[in-house]
Amino acid sequence: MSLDLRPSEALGLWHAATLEHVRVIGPDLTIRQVAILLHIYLAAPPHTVRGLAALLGVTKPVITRALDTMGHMGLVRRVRDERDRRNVVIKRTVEGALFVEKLGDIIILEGRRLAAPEDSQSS
Amino acid sequence: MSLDLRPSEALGLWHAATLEHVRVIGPDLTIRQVAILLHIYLAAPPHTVRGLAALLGVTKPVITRALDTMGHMGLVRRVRDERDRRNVVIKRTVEGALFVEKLGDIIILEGRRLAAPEDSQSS
DNA sequence: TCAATGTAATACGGTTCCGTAACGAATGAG
DNA sequence: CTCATTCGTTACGGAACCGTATTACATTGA
Repeated sequence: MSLDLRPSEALGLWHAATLEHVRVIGPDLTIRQVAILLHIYLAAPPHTVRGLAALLGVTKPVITRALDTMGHMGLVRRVRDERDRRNVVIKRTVEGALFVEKLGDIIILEGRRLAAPEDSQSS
Repeated sequence: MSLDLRPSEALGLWHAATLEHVRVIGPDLTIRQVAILLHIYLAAPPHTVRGLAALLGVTKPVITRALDTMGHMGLVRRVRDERDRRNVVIKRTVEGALFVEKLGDIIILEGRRLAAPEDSQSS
């Protein structure tokens, strides 16, 4: 499962899907938040603040703030680790899973639509 | 030129490339700014504030601010339209073209790397 | 000439994010 | 028990973004 994209395909896909993302989802998520959200939903748990900060190369408050925002949107959930109560484990939610699925649909749809670059107004 | 992605491919690519984007480029660009930038560099000119606002479904001040920020980074350039001096035409820059190219490289590289999800630390 | 329209920019109050620094809570070694 | 370490959060000042409303300028047409 390896994708061999040509430059026009890679950028064309990014172009179309990002536009659609802005139109459908709006400005609520930053690039960092998207990266964090996808990692939580696609990589194997457990996920901690410290681990996510190291993964993205950012400071811990960045993760804390992103979890605040996305938690408020219902996309993720914080649970205190009972084995080591200093840790917080980030859990998935049904709403977050639906969100990620929707994002995947946008990417797939825009990938299929790549042949017609001028038809980006429908739906 | 149409891409038929499976859900795991679409989200896996988004996951890897977004993570790498955050790591390499940092927090300077919002999703809206990325969408605007890619449209300027991939869609046929001319590009105007009004046109971009309609394309993304946002108000014109959003575009004005994004052009301020990206212009300050050297990624785009504003030129007054001499035929109708109410209009501003957004022009590409060498620095912006290099930036878009770099983003394309990230996407292509992460697409090729999709088979090994645990090896996202090199380069 | 002068009013009406169109375009982009600016002003405003509010919210969020940024990085650095400081902070409490929990753990574990001595 | 004491104290250094680790973890996540909060505080702070500064910057950017948000949407709405307003402004300045150019163009159009009566």
